[in-house]
Amino acid sequence: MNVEKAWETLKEHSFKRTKNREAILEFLAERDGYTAAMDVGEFLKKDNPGVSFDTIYRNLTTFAELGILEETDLNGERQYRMHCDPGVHHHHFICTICGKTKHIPTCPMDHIAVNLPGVEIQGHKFEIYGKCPQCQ
Amino acid sequence: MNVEKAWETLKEHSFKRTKNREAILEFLAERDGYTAAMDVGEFLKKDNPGVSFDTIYRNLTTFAELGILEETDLNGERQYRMHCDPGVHHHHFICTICGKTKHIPTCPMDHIAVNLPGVEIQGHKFEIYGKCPQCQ
DNA sequence: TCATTGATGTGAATCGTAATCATTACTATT
DNA sequence: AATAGTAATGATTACGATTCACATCAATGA
Repeated sequence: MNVEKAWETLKEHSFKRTKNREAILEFLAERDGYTAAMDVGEFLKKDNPGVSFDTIYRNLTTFAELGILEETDLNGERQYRMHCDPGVHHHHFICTICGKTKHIPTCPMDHIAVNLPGVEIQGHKFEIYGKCPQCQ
Repeated sequence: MNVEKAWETLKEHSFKRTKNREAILEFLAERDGYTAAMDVGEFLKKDNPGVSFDTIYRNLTTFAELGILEETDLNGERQYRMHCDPGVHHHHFICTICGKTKHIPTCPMDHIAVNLPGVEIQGHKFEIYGKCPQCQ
């Protein structure tokens, strides 16, 4: 997902084009891993020292709901990244130092015969954690 | 893992046997799913209204480090459960309503050819979320 | 039993996140 | 371009979960 595509999606749902949103998308588009909400905020403050955290959280949540961003909880913080292949289900290796991710194209749900009678499955999470080559 | 085994482990690492620890282990031994740290605290308060949250968190963290408990982050809260099969690697289905778990005996790492050159894998997480039969 | 060492309680601090609401900025229309 | 309508923002406040510092207290083993 690139920035233009994100704007299309936002427009489709009649969200307005604002400086803050532009900055958030621009920032995340250049990163290739997960970034904590707070770190996104830090970046926004450079251009706009008065941004409120609420604005950041609201927009990140909105973007995640629209499928523009992917979201994960990593050691108690919410982390976001551009949705790399919208529509294509996948998972990630995540570097525990810098947050960088690598694509894992396969999904365990396709390979494991899960035997869970009576349960209603809503979702799943498969993440591999470790150190990327640069962080070792 | 049962309570006696937990005490053995604690003793091995020269942790003392205290009322609070007894209560925590007793409580978690009787539950069959993940329980939020705060809920463990609520229980402890029944016998010992003055327990501090710090004590609870400290002990839960210690127990998790020793492999007595399993830990997971579920919507921003830390959840704990008795380590069901210490030494035997496994995963869980987790009910998003009540926290109850079901064993998933297989591990995706054994079934998926993960191609991550140069990375140092430290761990992984595979969890399936949904509603258990009782909570639907 | 006593001394040592570890565990605890207190109370407040911190950290991440969410809610409220008045003000401001988009957008489409005139 | 001015305007109206609506959505987005910033300020403030609040909240829940977790952690800290430190003095006191309790379990252990000599």
